This record gives sequence, C-alpha cells and structure tokens, in this order.
Amino acid sequence: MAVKMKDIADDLGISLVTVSKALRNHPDISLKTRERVAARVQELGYRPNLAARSLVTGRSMLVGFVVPDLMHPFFADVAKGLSAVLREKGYFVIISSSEEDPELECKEIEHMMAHRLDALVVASSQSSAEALAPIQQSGTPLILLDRYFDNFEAHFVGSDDYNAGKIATEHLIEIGCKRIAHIQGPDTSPGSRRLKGFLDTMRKHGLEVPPEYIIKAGSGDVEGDEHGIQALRTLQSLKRPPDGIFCFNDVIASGVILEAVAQGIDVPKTLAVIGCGNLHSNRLIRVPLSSVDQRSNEIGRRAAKLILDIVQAPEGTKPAGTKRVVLQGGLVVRASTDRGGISSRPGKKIGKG
Amino acid sequence: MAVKMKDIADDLGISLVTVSKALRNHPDISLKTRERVAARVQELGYRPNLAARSLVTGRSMLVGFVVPDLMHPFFADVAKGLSAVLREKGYFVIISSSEEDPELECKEIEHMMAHRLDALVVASSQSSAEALAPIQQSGTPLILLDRYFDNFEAHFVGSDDYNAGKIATEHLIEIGCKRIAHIQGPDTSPGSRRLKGFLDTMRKHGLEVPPEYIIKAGSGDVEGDEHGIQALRTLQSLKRPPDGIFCFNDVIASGVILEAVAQGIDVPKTLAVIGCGNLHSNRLIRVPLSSVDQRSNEIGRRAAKLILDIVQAPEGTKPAGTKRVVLQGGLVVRASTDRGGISSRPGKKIGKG
DNA sequence: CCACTATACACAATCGATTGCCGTGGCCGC
DNA sequence: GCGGCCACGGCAATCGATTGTGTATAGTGG
Repeated sequence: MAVKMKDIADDLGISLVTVSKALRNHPDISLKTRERVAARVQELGYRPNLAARSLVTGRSMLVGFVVPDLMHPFFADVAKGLSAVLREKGYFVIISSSEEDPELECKEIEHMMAHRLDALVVASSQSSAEALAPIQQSGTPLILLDRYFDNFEAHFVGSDDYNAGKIATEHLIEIGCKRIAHIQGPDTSPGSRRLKGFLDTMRKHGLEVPPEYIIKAGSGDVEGDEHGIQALRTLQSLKRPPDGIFCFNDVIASGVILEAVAQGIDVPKTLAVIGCGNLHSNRLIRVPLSSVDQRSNEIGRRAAKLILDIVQAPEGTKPAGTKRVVLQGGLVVRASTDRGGISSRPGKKIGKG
Repeated sequence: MAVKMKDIADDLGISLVTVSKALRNHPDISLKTRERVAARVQELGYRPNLAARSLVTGRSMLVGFVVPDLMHPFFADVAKGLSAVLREKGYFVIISSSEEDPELECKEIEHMMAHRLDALVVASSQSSAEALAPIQQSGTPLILLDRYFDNFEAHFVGSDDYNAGKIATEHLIEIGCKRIAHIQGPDTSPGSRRLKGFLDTMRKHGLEVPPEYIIKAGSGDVEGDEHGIQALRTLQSLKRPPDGIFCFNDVIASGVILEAVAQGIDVPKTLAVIGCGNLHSNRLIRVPLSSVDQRSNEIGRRAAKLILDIVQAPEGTKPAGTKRVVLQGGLVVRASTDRGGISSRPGKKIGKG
C-alpha cells in the first residue's frame, strides 16, 4: 500500500540499501545520489516506517507518560513541557491518564511497555514501587515525576514539596494566622512532604495543630474542588474553626474559597487560604488565590532533558546512578492571603522561582 | 536483552510459532500447551514487541491526536475521553500540542505518520485542508475534531457550534440584553459558526449589531483570558458599551469577567456574560459563568468509537463515505447571566445536553 | 603502466514477531 | 487392519527497514 524504500530504489535503479543510507546522510553515499533520492522521496510521498526501524535499531522513539489525571492543569502542563522538548529530538510521548487508579495504572504501564518505550515517565498512583521495579530492571529508563517512593532508587523530577509546605505555612503565620488547618491531597509523596513542611513550620513557631485541623480529603471520583468544599464544611463545624488553611493544591483551595464565599466568610480577613501549584486560573476565581508556584512546565522540560541525557549517553556510560532534579517554587501572593501587610504585593512572586 | 518468544519456546522445547499462537489463543494450540506457555511468560516476564507485530500485521495500535493546546481544558478532556475508549481495545494515543501554529502542526503530523498510525484525529490550526489531504489519500483514517473545513470531505466529530451561538444569544436576549457584543476566537470553523449563530439570532430578533461589537480577539501567545481582558477594555471604551457579551469560549469569558469586576461593572445587571464550553472552573470564578455545554469528554469518546468502527470494519467495507457526528450542548445558567428571571435556575442545565 | 587506495554502492543477515500451509500421531469406523 | 479425519504443532516466507562486510569503479603515485 504505502510507498517503501524498495519502491524508491527500483524507481531509481539503485539498491534499497543506498536509499536507506542516503536518507540518513551516510557518508557512503554521494551528494548526487542523495539528491536524486530526496527528490523521488518527495514525489512519491515516502514516509519511513518507524516500526521497521525500531525493530532493528531497538529504539522506538516513544516515551510513555503516566499521569493520575490529564485534566489537572499541573499534569497537562507537565505533558506539554515534556512533549515540547522531546519532539525536537524526534520523540513522541504517549500519555495515559490513570484516574488515580493503581490497578488501571499497572495495566496501562504493562501495555505501554509492549511498545518498547525508550523511557517511561510516571507520576504514580501506587502506594509502593512494587509494580515499578520490574520496569526498571527491564532496562527501560524509568523517571518518577512529582511523586517518588522511599526505598526505591530511581530518577526523579519534581518540586521541593517540603519547602513548599514551609513557604506556605510561614506566609500564613506572617500575616497573622494562629489556627492553621491543612487539607491533604492524595496519599503520595508530595502529600506527605507538604504536610511535614507544614507541621515542622508550625512547631518551629510554637503553634499548635490539633488533629481535627488535618483534613484527609476524600479521594473518590469527585472533582478536587468538591473535596475543598467538603473539607471546609467539616472545619467550620468545629468549635474553633481555623483562621488559615493551607491546601494541598489549588484545585482544593478553589473549592474552599467557593464554599467560604457561599458561607459568607470573609477571605482573607476571617480566613486566609493558600494552595500549591500556582495554576493559571488562580487569578480568575472568586477570591484570587495565593499559592506556591510549582513550575509545572519546567518539570516536564527537565524530565525530557534527563531522558535525552540518558538515551544519548555513549554505550558504556550507563550505570551513572540515579539523578534527582528538585525544583524550588516561589510564593505568589494574591487576595486570598492579602491582609495589607508587608509581604503582600498582590500577584507578585516572592523568592526564587 | 529483553525476553522474546524464542526464549520461551527454547525454554519449553517447543517452536516459536507455537508460543505465538498460544499467546493469541489460536485454536491450533491445546489448552495444556497454552497454560505451559502462559506460565513461562509470567516467570520470564515476557512482553510482546509491538514494533515487530506491527510490521507484519500492518497495524500499529497507535492513534495520533493533534490539538491546538493541551492545556485548554476542552482539549484535555477530549483527549481523556478519546484515550479512555481506545485503550480498552488496546490502542494508545500519541498527542501533539501544536500551539495553534500551522507550520508546527504540519511537521508534527508528518512525523506522527511515520509511526504508521491506525488513525489520526486532528483539531487543526490550519486555515485550509491542504496539508491534510495527503494524509487522507495515504489511507490512514482521518478524523477532524471540533474544527472542519469547507470543501473537504472527512469524518468529523464536534459540537453544533451554530446552535451554540444561537442558544447563547437567545438567552442573553431573553434576560433583557439589547446591545450584545461578541468576542471571537481563533479563525476556525467553530469561530465562524458561533458568530453566524449569533448574528442570525440577533437579526431574527430585530437587534442591531454594530461592527465595533464584533471583537477579533488577538491570537498571539498570551493566554486566552488575557484576550478577554483586552476585548472588554475595547468594548468599554465605546460610546455605547454593550449590555451583554457572548464570548467564543469560557476562557475568554473568564477574562471578561475578571476585567469587568476590576472596573466595578455589575455582572450580570449592567453587563451579562456568557461563554461556551461549560468548563468545570466556570463555577469557581469571580462571577460564576453561564455557558453552553460542549460535552468535551463525549466528543473524545465519539471520535474513539468512530475510529473503532472504521478500523474494525471488515476488509471490503471501507468506502462507506464520511461520517459527521455533531453533538448538541445545553445552556447552563450561572450568576453571570442570572437576572432573576424565569430562565434562571443557577447552575441548572437547560435543554438536552 | 601497475599496484594501491578511496569512493560509491550492493549483498546478505538480522530485528521479533505473524500466517498460510504442511506434517505427524492417534483414534475412529468399516 | 487400512484409509482418513482431527487435533496439535512446526516450517518457511514475510513485514520494512539497518548494518557490517564485500566489490567494482575511479583516481593517484612511483
């Protein structure tokens, strides 16, 4: 059906091999021949067959990317950054949205591997790295993104979540919050790191965190902002509701703000809210949302560069250990924490990032 | 390096062919043998090599999806729906975000085709179908999504944009708007269809649309909401600013609302705003945004089903003409057009959808 | 003018599967 | 007891490229 090398070769009265080499600028082939080949390729509309090439080269030019939810702006932006860098080198990214379902994720990864990926990037919904270990042993470069596992050596690209928790918490304290609550995200490394950053910072400032101030957001199939709404209702039903909330991410924080406005709570005066991720939509919502930037696009780009470093490394240079790329985000203050104090330059980024 | 069929075969003392057939449940192979094979496959961690399989079967199990912007929730959601349905049948989707750049889009499509896609889904940024024609002729099923071209026969899945424009406009008229403006999106079929739906409806109701009420949103590299902000500034600088705006999409509308609030304009009393797409974030923004639903996820799923119909069709049944799947969305009223009238049940969907 | 070396191209094996066709053994009926 | 059918499995060709090793032609020096 489709035009293949043999067709070009026959048409030109030369060997298939010559065509192959001509197309890849092999020095064996003279300029004149190369030009003749190129011309015919244009005319006949020849397209290389990557499946055939993969078979012999062992490289598929495909990178897998497993995300918990492609609709989440963070992961969509990571995907964009990842693709943008990789495509310049001829790679494509195949994406799978696991919907935070560990089982589905496993199946998808298994299936992806059949395409002989040149690398696999995973923002995993697993609770352990058990399912990932076989991948790594198979020789396919594995890159954990955003979420990592203890006791599992692997490349990692993500943000400094502990520090993000610290930055957010210190900001809330600085603007005068005393009773600060935290709404947790999914049970993954960013979740526990941000929580730890929060708790350590509170302790350091001598502030108490009663257990009921730590809300485990339900992890069903409702949208993230719904979690925020529910969480705020729970918090407001307490004898002493918090005067500040650090939310795991901006989607949850958006829900909190929505519900706060609905309840007639003054944000930020009565209740200050900060999230994490610095989504573009933060400035559009009911009360523009302060956040810690997460540099999503850059995370994707860094992951791509890491992959390129690995696959382009000379043959013997492989066992160089694993690499960790940890990006620092900066504080972005908007109305949701703007009480008119010193550190409140609305919409202005503070710190590196 | 990796385990292959030959390894399993040698290990079991049977032929490679037997292994191949056993794995695909070929009737030639006895249950006992099949089980022995399955067991070894597990033990040795065998994974089929799809590149090799593609070479002989001619099917890559890969579907390409070209979007203008993966960060736009509409396309991200379409991608999710598309992937979800296709993955059940063993297909993967490779996504390319063209950033509304026709040239980049062409390059990406060309490159994608090298993977011998089983189908290509395109939400094109091209102004004509010129670049797409060769694809179609190559025999790869081509599906236009969301955006189509005149004088170009191809499968299409998308929403009824003319009707969306009509629904939105009629709603604005119904709540009492007299001077209605429209902010255009990119210069593609949905843009012109929604505009036409708007203009026809205005005419039908005897309402005038001065040319300065049709704003061509710039299509640079700024975010969509920025267009909305700029557009509203332009409109407000007119002698007679509009009392209602129908925006091409919700992202632009979000910008309009942001700017309106900043200018102290009362939405919806002084200015009613409606968008298109019914993004999840619509209820979170400054003034919750009315919209015409676009059923993004369903569009993706329908595209997937169409692909499956095509690729699973019996050999001879191919030339069945092109198919058009046009989904109807419904009106969703929120605060941005809620003037307390009859048709204003906040957040409630009206009509089919 | 011959041997020698680049230059330019071709042969054949290979990558890891699939597929149509053929071969073997056992069991049946007549 | 023999032909024949069925169930099970193997042979060999094939898919469309890449790659190391040959081999003819052309150009060069002594």
